Amino acid sequence: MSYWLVKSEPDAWSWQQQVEAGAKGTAWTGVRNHTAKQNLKTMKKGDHVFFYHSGVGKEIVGVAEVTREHFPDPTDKSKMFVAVDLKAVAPMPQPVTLAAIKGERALAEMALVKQSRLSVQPVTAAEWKLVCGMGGLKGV
DNA sequence: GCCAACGTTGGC
DNA sequence: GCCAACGTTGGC
Repeated sequence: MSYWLVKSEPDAWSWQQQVEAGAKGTAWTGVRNHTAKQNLKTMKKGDHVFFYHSGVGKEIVGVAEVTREHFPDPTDKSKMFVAVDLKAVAPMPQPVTLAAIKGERALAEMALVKQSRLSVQPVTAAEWKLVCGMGGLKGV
C-alpha cells in the first residue's frame, strides 16, 4: 500500500462533503498539473490518502481511500488528465496543521513543505505514521 | 492584499 | 529551444 496527500480548498470541496458523499466515494477531478496527474495514475485501489484543507484551515483533516483507479477526468475536455475515486475513511481526531508539520523536523522533507503548490503528493510510510500519531489516529 | 514558487504560453 | 511575460496556487 502506498500513501498520498490531496489538497482541496474547503470552499470548493471540503472533508465534510467527502464524508457526506458516502462509502461509494466520488471522483477526484480538476487536477491540471502533470506531476499531480502522474501521482494520480500511480495510485492503487486501497491506497490511503491524507485529505488536506488549503487556504481555510491549512490542516490535514482526515484520511480517504482510493476506491477506483485512474480514469479520464470527465471535467477535462482535452482528455489529457485523469481522476480517481476517493471515499472518506476516518477523520483526524485532532487535525494536523501545516504549522505543526513545519515544526516537526522529521517532516521537513514532506512534499507539503517542499512543494507547496503540488495538489496530489506522495507521502512516505514514515511520514504517514508520524502524522497519524500527531493527529491521534490509529489503525489506518 | 502581497508575494514567492512554478507552470504555461508565445515571440524570436 | 530559449526566455520573458503572464497566470495560478497557496502561505503569510
